[in-house]
Amino acid sequence: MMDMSQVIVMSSHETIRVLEVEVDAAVPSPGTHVKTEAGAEEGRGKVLDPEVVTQDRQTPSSTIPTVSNEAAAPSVQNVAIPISLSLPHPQTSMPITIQACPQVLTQDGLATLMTGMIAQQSTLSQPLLIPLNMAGSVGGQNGLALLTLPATTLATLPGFGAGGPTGGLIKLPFAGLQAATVLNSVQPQLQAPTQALLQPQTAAVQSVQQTQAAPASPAAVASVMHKVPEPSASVAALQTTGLTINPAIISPASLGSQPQFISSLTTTPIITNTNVTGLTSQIITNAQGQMIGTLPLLVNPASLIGVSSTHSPPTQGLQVQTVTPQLLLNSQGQIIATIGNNPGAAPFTTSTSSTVLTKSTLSHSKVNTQAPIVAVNQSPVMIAPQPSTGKSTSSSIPVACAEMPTVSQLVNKPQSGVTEEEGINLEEIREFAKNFKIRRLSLGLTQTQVGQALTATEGPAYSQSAICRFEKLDITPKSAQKLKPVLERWLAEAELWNQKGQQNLMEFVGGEPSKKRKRRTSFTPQAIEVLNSYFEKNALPTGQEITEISKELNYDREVVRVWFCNRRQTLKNTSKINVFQVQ
Amino acid sequence: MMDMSQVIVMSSHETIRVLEVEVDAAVPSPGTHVKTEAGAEEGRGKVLDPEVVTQDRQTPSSTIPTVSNEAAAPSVQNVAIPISLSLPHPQTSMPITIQACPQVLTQDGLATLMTGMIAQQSTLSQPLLIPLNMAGSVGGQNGLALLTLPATTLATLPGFGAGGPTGGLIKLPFAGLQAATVLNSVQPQLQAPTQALLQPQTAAVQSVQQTQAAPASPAAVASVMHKVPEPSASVAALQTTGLTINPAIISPASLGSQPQFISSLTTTPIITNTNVTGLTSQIITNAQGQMIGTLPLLVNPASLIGVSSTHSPPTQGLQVQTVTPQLLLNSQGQIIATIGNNPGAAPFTTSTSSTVLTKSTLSHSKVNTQAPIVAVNQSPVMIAPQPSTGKSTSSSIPVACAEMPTVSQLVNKPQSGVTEEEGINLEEIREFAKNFKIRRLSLGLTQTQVGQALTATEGPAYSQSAICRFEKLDITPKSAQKLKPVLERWLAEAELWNQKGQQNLMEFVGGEPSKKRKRRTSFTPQAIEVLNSYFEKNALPTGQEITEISKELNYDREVVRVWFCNRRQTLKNTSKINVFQVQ
DNA sequence: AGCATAAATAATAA
DNA sequence: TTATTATTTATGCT
Repeated sequence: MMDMSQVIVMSSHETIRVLEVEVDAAVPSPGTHVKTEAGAEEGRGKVLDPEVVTQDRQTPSSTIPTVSNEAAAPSVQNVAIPISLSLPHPQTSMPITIQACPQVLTQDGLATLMTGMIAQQSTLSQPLLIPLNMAGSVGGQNGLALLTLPATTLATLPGFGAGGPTGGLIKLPFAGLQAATVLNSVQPQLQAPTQALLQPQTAAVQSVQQTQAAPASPAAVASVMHKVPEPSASVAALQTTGLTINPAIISPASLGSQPQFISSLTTTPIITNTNVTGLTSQIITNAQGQMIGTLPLLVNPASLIGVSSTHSPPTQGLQVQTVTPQLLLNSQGQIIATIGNNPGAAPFTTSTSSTVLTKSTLSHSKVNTQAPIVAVNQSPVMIAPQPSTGKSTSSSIPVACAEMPTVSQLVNKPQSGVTEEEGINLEEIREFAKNFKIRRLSLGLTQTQVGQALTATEGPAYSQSAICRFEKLDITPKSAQKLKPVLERWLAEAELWNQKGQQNLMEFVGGEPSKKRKRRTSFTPQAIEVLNSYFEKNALPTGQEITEISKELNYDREVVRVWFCNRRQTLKNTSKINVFQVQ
Repeated sequence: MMDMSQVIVMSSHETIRVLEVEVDAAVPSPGTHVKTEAGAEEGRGKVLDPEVVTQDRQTPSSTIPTVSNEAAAPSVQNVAIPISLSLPHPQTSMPITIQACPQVLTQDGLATLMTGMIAQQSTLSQPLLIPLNMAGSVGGQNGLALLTLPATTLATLPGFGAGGPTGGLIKLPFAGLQAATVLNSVQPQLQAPTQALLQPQTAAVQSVQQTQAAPASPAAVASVMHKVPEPSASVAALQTTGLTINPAIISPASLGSQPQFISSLTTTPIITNTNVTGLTSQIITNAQGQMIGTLPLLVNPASLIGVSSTHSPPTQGLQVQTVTPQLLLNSQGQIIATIGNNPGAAPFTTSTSSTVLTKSTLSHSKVNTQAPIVAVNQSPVMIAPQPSTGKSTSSSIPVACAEMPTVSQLVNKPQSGVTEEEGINLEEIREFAKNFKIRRLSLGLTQTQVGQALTATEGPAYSQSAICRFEKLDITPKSAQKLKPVLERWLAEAELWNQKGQQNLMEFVGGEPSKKRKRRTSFTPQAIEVLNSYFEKNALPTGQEITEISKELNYDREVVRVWFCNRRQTLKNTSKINVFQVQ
């Protein structure tokens, strides 16, 4: 593996120093537990009895046993990351080196940083995904080096037009949370060129905090930063060169009062080389998984291939892709940061969302009182900074609105800035909806589960359909605006539980644990014969009829119902196929 | 758990020194898991009639008692991230080195850094997607600056215990592909936003490459930037400090010769500020989605909260969380990078995979000839590096093996290191399977589509079932080992196409050369074209019209009717799409 | 090695 | 909101 080490450099003057950090993943752990679960899957499933079907619902948890903190959590990992300065060395497994240069930031450039990570993980069974969009990211390629994304890259996707930056999403899974950074750039050879891009402005970059702090700065960004004495989350300000924190993002965190971390930070960039598999940089996120900052990653030497092994001449031909990330999510699917998003729509930054989690959450989780939390208003910030890269708004669709336009219709409106409607930030909603889905999927939750859980905690009106429509934005802005905070809060809580372990999430959601997929029923030939005879007479039996049939055949009623559904489907497909063939 | 150490800081002037950070996650608690299982949700349940409740059937399932294990266990991870400056230390595995630049940090702030993570993973049963845990993240808040992660932060989340880090996963979606970096740091003010970020230090950071390549230059970081004349994507070279490129990763890119970006890069870190929503850093990935390098992110000032606003004294207590990401995916779900993966299993790094894409790909995509491509051999690198963190393996499930154990059974075996079986790296396969699913989903592809496409290009034997079983690892190691490279190559190509646009992806998937496309229930492109033309003329055809259209297209009348219904419904969405594209 | 189709999930029609 | 359909995933069989 790699080694990395070395690193580098700095320049200027001085020192550098550097360090090395080492991280190890090593791992500790004895314990590791891994869950296997092997077979599980099916296994338990059976439990359910037919009869009982109902299930009840969960009681309110009681369960929570334990939990103590982390404890519960399933997977644990230990990570050690020692960092040493000034020394180089080799390390074992994932060493990361970071260098900071003072000047750098300022002057030069900066720093960098890095990180290493370790992830962990867990079980989760389910899937998650984390899509980020990067949509806006880029504007075309522009300029500079850095972050430009080539339009083309994005362009290719249907959604994104060529020029446009669009973005795709990038997902980063992490075990814990962390941040990920995205970027793209390509680099051919690395030599001087880059510098140019980067450097110049030393001053230029400042951290948000600063900005905020000092209003004066045009930067405008005033971010807010104050610590909030809140319970859970702590936040840090970073000033890294490379790192930035998005206030907006933070907010969510505040919601729940989650504990997160945060701190002040400075910035020097560090570069690390993680070697490990490819790790590169990390993102710092708060408990919510929201990104607080990011660390730069280094490239893994080892990995480099073509490159010369050694120090060959500087550049090689690397290719980089452009990225246009949109969201950074943690493994839980929680969004950590938005990367190249559309200007207007910062995913989480909802302005509205409340910060408090629901009761249930609180009860369980431990709140950290100490950590300061910051409430952020994101939206404003997010949006402001970058004008849009051009991305938004130009759509052409004519929305045919009747009387109640849906959010999607409004959002898609052609002209530019249609981001506001009725005082509602449509872009924000759109982003949220997108992120919501991603996060939901990351948690491995179905629309149905979300709907049921919300119905249980928030009262009725949260059917699977409702969730589906929200995700599709097939609802009016007003409805969306109303639903958004509820969904946001609930999801954040679900994510917290999930972090403690899937089991916990399941308890939270439904109460029930894992329900396993029902075992596939095997119908006897006789039964099939009977079912088909009924189907021929009536492909769509009434509930009563289904019940009767199920009794007759002694199969579960649901099984019979599904049989009919599938049978109808099959018939339709069959016919359709024929059609196709014809064509 | 946690504590971490302090770290950092620096202040002003100079040096730094730094830190150690430790994070620990400590914790492991025993698991708690509770699974409940309650009943099933209600779901559809309602259905049941009073009458019939009965049920019957259930077949004996198997109950696999086994289960235990891990299941319960959540895995815990501990992460320690000590950072010391100047010192070497102890650490185990993943060392990270950081350099700081004196001044910079100093002054401001500094830097900080980071963390490392490792991720791991779990059992997953299934699908998973990318979970990362972060478990470890942090320890509490501690000290210093840098990277420490406060435990609390994490703790708050349900998952995380107070002390324990648990981990959630983080996912990062990006649109295109790209890389993401994660990191955290905070920055104080931003001013010149972007620029600042970027510029500075040139020297300081160096890229890995350089490191590798030219050791001599200290500055090293010369970044390169040149644009590439390529068509679509632009590439920039980075030299950022923060940026690094991973050769290995790159290779994939080469495959398809995608247009992406690329360029040489050097290393200086660049910081970009993406303004947009919160973007922070980016990762550079190759076409394959593998991470090539990363760019540092900046923190958004706004977000910072508690932290002092300005540059307060150098260090603050930053807290950093540890991250343990696993994969970086783009929005498409393409994996961009692996972050803290398990040692053994680097998602993508398959050793076997070939770099060349298939023909089809070539034809379509524009190849960038110019861009240098690197062929990398990934696997070796990936895997090798880290021994395992310990993660894996402890499961307890007794695998009941008959004669042909499946990969999942083997992987879940209790004892530790059961990563190898028959010379096959099970962990690697497990990781790949997990990532494959994620990437597939990110591309929006179904198992069926993958199976069909593979059948078309690779010959028979790639049914939906096969894909499903591969993902579930319900196959023998031998079979998995055989299938893996094929899937890997195909997916990489699909991702390349996707980068060019969804349309392209669809063509790739479905259309291709030989393929048969028959298919899935959908309408043929021709039929859709005709339907759309009718739709444009009249979105709400009469029954008569529907009948006529259905005859013309030779589709079932109902199918046509439904198509119109759906098309109307979807108009909104569609429009949305356009909007995006436009953007 | 896979087909056929049961079961599950998302999206729509009522 | 609920009922159904449309799609997708998973699995029994053999």
